[in-house]
Amino acid sequence: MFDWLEQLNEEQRAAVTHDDGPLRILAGAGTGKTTALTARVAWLLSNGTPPERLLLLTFTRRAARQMLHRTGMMLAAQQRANPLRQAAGHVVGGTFHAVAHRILRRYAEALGIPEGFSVLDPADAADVIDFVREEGCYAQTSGRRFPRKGLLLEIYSRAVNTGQPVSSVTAAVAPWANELVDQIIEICREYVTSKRVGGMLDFDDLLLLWRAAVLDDRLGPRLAGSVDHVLVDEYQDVNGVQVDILKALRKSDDRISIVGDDAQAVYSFRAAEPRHILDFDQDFPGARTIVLTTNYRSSQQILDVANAIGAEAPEGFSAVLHAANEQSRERPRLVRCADEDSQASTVCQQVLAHREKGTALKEQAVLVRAAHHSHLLELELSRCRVPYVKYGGLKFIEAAHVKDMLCAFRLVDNASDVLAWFRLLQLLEGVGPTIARRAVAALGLNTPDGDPMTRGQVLERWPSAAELLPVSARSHAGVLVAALEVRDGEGVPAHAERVRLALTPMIESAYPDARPRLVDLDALVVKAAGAARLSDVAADVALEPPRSTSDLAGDPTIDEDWLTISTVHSAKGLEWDVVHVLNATDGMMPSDMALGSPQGLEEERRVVYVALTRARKALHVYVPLRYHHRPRGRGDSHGWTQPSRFLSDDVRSKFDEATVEHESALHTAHPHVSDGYGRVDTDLEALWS
DNA sequence: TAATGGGGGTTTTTT
DNA sequence: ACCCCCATTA
Repeated sequence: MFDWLEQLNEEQRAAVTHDDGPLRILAGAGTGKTTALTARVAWLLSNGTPPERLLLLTFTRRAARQMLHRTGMMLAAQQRANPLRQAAGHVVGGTFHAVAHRILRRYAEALGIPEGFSVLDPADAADVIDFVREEGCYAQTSGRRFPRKGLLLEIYSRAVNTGQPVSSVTAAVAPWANELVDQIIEICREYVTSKRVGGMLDFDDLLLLWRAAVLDDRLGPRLAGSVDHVLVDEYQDVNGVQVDILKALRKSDDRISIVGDDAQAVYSFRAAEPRHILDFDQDFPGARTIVLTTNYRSSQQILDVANAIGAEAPEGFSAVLHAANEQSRERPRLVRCADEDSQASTVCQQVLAHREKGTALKEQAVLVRAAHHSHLLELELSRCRVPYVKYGGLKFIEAAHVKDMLCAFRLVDNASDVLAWFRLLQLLEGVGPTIARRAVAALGLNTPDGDPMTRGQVLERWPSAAELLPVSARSHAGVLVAALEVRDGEGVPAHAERVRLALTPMIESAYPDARPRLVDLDALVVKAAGAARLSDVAADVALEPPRSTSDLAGDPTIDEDWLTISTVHSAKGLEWDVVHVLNATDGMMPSDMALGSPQGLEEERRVVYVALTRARKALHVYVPLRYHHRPRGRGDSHGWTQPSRFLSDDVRSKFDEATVEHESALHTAHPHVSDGYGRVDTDLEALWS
């Protein structure tokens, strides 16, 4: 027996050493779900499964990396006693989308997809929809409020992922647009055509085409046959398309292991359905289910809070969590603050206090429902010189110049990419939407059969497109187009550098603050060093957006200590000694955006549950009692908040409660304390002198 | 036709 | 606070 196997409990060991056939591990928060799946990978490897015949699907790349790292450690420990040659690093793994992308690149030809296809991130996809929307003049002719690109994409994507018709999705998501459903459907159709013609795939296409590939009579068996075991993490967050893929992959070989927890399903907005984990034994007949209930993460006091919140769900949560750890002396704290300013300074002080008591910043996290909820705290942390890294905002790829560069990369492999042309041409001085549109039309990307054109065909027409541009713009454009051409014997990094050089003057003239932007272009050239082709760089950045700007520039502060700020969604699967949960008020947590339906409210409850169960030793929940309508506005327009509806009397009884008085006399903590005369006196005092 | 400035509507979570 | 749309100006 291996050491690491000895350290598992009975259920975990049963799960890890389960022999063949479908396996479902239902694992509550902190019950060693990752440990079990990791150990199972190690177990399979040590039993002789070649690493490349394992397919490990995780929710984030971060989780995949963590899992492979831990697997590697287990195998290394075992190798000391009994040398084996496997390396965990070769396990095929990643998110569904990333794996789909890899497969589609490899089998593009067999699937009839252009080999240099572009991957559209959601913002790109929305831009393509907008292009279609503008072209058809829908907004003008309808004469009324018309859904905008973001909403149109949401409707399209939901329909695709749930298999529901656009009409019912529209009725559910945007009932006010019900009468426009015919136009919406038309836009969806044209969107699909545009993508086809331009050789562009959006995130949904990656899954749809992977599904098509595994369902294909010729390709399917080949794909399925190359995998011995499929392992899936966070199964409560899969959607119907993903389940289809798994079923097709395991049609004639039922070795699949999944882990998940329906109490932590928080991705219904992405068409995930917790029903799939409950129906696993129907989708994969003969499945064995193992339930992990012992929590190794949190103190019982913290679990009491989480259990109390779960108990109030209409149907309850299936698992009640029990702590295996010895009790911490600290009860969870519910801290009422005067307002968000006060909350920010209190959190900052608490973080520092814990640090003084010996909990490094890296062992602490601040969790928020929405990325912008941490804004004031970030200011305060900067003021107090507390370093932090924020996860959950998608800043970097949204930066315009980054998209510009990625579009150029895409054009190198896919000259038909309409969106990339449209975007890059508008960087030129004197070129706006109209001219760009005409020039793109002159490239004649629309072929009769609807397939993308080759680079040669497109570039042949470039001169006629260039004629439509203002004379002053032609030289920059010409340089860029020349840089797109592939030279024999030139490596990908050198080509990336050539593209950067061509793009630099365009960026300089298009953006007033060009200098810091050019640094990011360098970072993208560096990223190109390891890529097989330039469009892969664009796809990688889209599929795995750097969570923070520091991500892309490597990690210079690796030895330093920093605090984590994260959305609850991005914090899933992670844990810290000390967790601070911000804005536990009605409207923020639960988000009032979600209150339209009972299911929405229940999902919010699970979000809170996920947040609370991230904490190992100490948990602080903050409730600002009032908030400013306009952030930082001197106008002092504010409203009173309600504490989150999840903080019932029963839940509150598990907390130590505290109220923080604000240090400033301008912000009184309690509604009934009024010091009107005092203020008037102070104000007047100034006049008497 | 492109660039620019003001006003109105919207405002979650992520692959 | 931000994005989008529109009217105005160059």
